[in-house]
Amino acid sequence: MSDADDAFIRQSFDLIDGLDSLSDPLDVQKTIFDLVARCGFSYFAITRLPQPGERIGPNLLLSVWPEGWLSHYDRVGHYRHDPVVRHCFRTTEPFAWNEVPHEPDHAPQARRVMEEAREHGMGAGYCVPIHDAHGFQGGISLAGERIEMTPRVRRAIHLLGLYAWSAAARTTARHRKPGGRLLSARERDVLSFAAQGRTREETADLLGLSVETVSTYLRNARSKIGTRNTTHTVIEALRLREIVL
Amino acid sequence: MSDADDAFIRQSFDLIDGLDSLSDPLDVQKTIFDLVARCGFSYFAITRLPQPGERIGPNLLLSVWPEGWLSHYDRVGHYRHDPVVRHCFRTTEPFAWNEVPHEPDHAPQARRVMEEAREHGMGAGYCVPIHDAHGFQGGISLAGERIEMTPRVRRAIHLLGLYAWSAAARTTARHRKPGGRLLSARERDVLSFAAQGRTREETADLLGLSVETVSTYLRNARSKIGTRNTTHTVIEALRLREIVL
DNA sequence: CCCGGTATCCCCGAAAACCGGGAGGGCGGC
DNA sequence: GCCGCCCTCCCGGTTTTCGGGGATACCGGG
Repeated sequence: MSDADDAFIRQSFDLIDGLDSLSDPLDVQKTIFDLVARCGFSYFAITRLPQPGERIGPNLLLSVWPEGWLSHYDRVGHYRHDPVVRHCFRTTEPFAWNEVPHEPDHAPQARRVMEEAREHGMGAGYCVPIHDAHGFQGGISLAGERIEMTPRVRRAIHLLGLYAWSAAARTTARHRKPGGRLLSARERDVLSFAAQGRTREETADLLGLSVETVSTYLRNARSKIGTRNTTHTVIEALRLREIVL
Repeated sequence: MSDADDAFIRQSFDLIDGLDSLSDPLDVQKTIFDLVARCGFSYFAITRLPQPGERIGPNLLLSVWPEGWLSHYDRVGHYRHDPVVRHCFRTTEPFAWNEVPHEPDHAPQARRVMEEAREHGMGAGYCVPIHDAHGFQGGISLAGERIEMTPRVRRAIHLLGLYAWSAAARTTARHRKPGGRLLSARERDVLSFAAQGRTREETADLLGLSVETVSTYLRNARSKIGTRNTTHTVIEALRLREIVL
């Protein structure tokens, strides 16, 4: 309830109001970093959730991050064990790194991730998970040697993070695939029916095609996505947003 | 940037700070309603997303909502066409009802929903969609005859909505199903492998079972969920949160 | 003008999944 | 102690899917 808190909250709201007008991702980055730096953070990053097997690097939307940490993180494969990432799957509320509950299963690797982060100057951090209609999508990470925030400031950063994500996604949108759908319309059609448990024959009837055509679409979809059977293809197509529901 | 805005923002943050200490859902309801009433809203509701075929009624966590509207809404089946609900699937940012883009497909029914809402005293509204690691979960709706909010107030309500959701979910948690899983552990195991494209034989090897056993689990899962084949079962099990990823 | 992608159809043999039975043992509740 | 559920295995027959070959046609870009 201090004046400092109020000032920070006001600045956060002003920043959010201003984000809409920015079109250069670097402007977004600078604007946000300038503000969070004021509460003790030395680093920050806005990142998408990488696909399994993918690295974090190409999924960073914006970042001011310790030299070398990222490549090390990817090389060692920390991502799979990072307790902060794992916690993002479980919570929508922002959290400080040291508040993440321990998972006995991953304890040794998890501890290693956090220790190595500390060695890179990130002894403490704060993370705002981002979720949308399709689930966990990414997050905003803030880190530094030591951090202290009042609950009110944490809330302001929560809100800031949500809008920062939108702004980062919007301003870096040009990097995304152009119209780039992997599957054709028909392939998506048959997969949608498959997801409803339809056989090829039913799908053929419903779409007015021959069973062979439906089979061809399923086969092509399999080979495009690189999946093993229809079930696998449907799941992956869903993850890739090629089909919905 | 007005004083009124600042006051509202401060009150919102105070309210959020106070939510943690409430344990009675009615306290949460009253606390929030008192605040939103001050910016012209006569009604508000916090609701889970109903499963397909389910009604909204039992999914309301908290609500101050026009008499009769809810039962009418359920009876007529407005839910399927409600453009506000549909928009929640597409956006994470809060929005005013009149900002929802038109969907040509649903135009007649969608218009009807909005007109009937207006007749029930809800000529305008504001909605905060709630998404978690599993996607769109529900939302906070605010409504009244007419509303006007500055961007800053909208942001404050955004944040308020997120924490109100947590508080509502927490305080009404006792209503939820006790441990109620539909599938057995083994059934979930085999479905998880199926989702990765494994054949029954591979799954059997991986789990150290016979193919017949795996088949039995798949069969039982099918009959429990009421699905038509493995693909369908996996998709439904995913929707029912029986399996993840 | 050719190439790549899409949309549509065809065939066939092999592999996998599905169906509807059984069956035995364990474990927890009423 | 019985009933219900879970875990595990088995069988025989039917349906569906998979894999790998085809084919024809359209359409748009380099």
